[in-house]
Amino acid sequence: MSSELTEPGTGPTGAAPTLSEVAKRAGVSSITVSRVVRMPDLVAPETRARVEQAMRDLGYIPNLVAGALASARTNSVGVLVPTIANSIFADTVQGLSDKLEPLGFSVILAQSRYDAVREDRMLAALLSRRPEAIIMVGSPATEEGSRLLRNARIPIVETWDLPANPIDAVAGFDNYKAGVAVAKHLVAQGRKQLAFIGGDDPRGTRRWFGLRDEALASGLAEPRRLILDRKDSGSVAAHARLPDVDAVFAANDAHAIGFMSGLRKAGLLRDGPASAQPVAVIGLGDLEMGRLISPTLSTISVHGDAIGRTAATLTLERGGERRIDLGFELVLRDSG
Amino acid sequence: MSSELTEPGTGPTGAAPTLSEVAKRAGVSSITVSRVVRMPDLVAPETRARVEQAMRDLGYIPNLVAGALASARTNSVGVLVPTIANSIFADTVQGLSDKLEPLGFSVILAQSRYDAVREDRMLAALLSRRPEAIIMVGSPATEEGSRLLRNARIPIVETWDLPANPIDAVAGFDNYKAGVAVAKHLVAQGRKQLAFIGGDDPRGTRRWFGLRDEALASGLAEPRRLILDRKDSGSVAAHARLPDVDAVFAANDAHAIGFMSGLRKAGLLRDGPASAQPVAVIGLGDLEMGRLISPTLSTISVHGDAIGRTAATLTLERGGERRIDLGFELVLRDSG
DNA sequence: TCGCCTCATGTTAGCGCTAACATAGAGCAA
DNA sequence: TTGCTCTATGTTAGCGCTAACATGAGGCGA
Repeated sequence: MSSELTEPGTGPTGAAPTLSEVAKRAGVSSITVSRVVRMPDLVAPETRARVEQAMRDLGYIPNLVAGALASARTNSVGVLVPTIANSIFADTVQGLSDKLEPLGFSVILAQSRYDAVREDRMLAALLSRRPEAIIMVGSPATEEGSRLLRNARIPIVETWDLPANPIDAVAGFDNYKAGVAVAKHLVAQGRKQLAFIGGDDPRGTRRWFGLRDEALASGLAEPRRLILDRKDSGSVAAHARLPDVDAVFAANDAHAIGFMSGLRKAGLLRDGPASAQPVAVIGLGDLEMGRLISPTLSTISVHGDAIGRTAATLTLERGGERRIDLGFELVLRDSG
Repeated sequence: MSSELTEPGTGPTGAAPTLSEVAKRAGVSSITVSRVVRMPDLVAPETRARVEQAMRDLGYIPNLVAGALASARTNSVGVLVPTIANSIFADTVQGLSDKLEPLGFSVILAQSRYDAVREDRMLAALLSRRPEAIIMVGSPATEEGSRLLRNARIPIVETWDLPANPIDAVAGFDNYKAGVAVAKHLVAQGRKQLAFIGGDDPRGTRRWFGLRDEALASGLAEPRRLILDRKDSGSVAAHARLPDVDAVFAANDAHAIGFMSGLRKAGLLRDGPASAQPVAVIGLGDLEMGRLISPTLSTISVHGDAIGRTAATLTLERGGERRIDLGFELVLRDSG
């Protein structure tokens, strides 16, 4: 606002300098300054130097809010995850942000905390910032959430799953098949009574169905399912509630390691190979930790960062395959 | 743009509906619609109902980009962390976002990847979105970064440390003292040759200085310092490079657990108490995992989420104490 | 009756920038 | 010279919203 020009190196006197203040100081029109910022090749070298000097003198920082309004491009993407702390979704956020930041996109991060109401609220909040795409873990929990995303007419990427009717693009893996793969392995190992421990979110539930269906198809008794509160992620106590069980598939590695800790207390954990374990334990996520503990943790390995990078790519390209199955891998170590 | 009104439930025909389209449909002026969105109490109930119906009919989503430009309030905060994956900073992001999201603030997330150049670039990128505050882990690595933040004239919160000359507010703990506390404990335990493993970022380095100074003051030999690459966070191999050492302080729990894994391979890990360990290991962060493994991990406990929540509070309140020391706690378990 | 307040709503201008369309001068072939 | 092209820069209008200031219709005390 100050019509006085700030002296070089003095720092700003009041409000942040604007394009036109830079323009005035450099003796050009504002559009020329705008071009120096965005398409420097269109400006003659001497003019450009003068403008750049003026920008430095004033400490000019472009106002992308105004730029976004004028150009209808915000250069931002909205990212919605259930939770970021202590979770493998952090890898996904890292992956997509590593891909998007160099291209000038900012990441607007929101957490749903596994709460459908909060999810819808966060989706609306994200959309009101007019991101150029939305990347979310899973799919909207409510019809309203779906509607919001469909109407937004921007790329939407659902991740960490392969929904049957995606809104737009998908980067994930088949959680049901992961459950099946674990059951097959445990059956082949001669296990008789399986159990699943973890949350009851959509993806965890699909893993459970895969495990159960395959166990039943193999003639085993109906597996047990223990739904754990999200707080006791390393659930030491879970073992006490699963007597007679000789194999456990945990919804994530943290649950698995917690369960193993319960087994250890009960004297049911060996330092030997899988065949020596009274109770087999398989995790999901392939945390580095799983390789470091003893016995080492068998797990379904999923590349969270690849999911993020793929999701980022899908927001940038409108054509091509919009449903990417990144798969998973059953990594067998000593726990089961 | 379409002057045709969209029929209820039909979904948008073209561009997103604007305030004035809603206003036209409800037979009021745009400012009245704006008031229904932001200050509904100022609008008569019948008018409000009509406007709300029109908003629903058109699927109106307010454009916060335009609102921000007009009101000079973006309702966003910029958050800069070294990395979000696999790190305790995720707790901090979760904590601050839990506090800010209900108040209508969005989190714009950026990662520096421990790279000073990238940090400056991300700071400039954040500032160009005109956030109402910046929360960062640590302090700017360069003079340029400091200058940018000082000139921004918004609340700045530096976290995870207690810088001597903060830009504005601080929410952290004394990393030097953490090193001292660990050294004191190890000396009391009769350890003779200490070592520090971890990164050489500013906070890790301060922990190292604390450990070293206290060890020397206690008459021990100069501790060893092993700078690990960020990639081998669980550094199994570190042990081989530290012969003769009988106590290790790891910059974080992941390093500590990795080191213990190396000790196990070398036959230097016991399931008994700290006094039975040939080599004591102390971590930092108090990951849940540390409680689950065997032997349980002794660690400096730091409340990452409390740092985040405190930082959020500091961005909202301009007055009051701007330097909050959240402390730490030496939690002694079986590893050292 | 007047003047003044309150409540509900409207008018105007402008936030800081960019798209789209001028304009002006230089270079140059015919 | 004319007329065309190319390069560098400028002018104008407007993105969708909100702050600040009207306006106008009642209510109400004296």
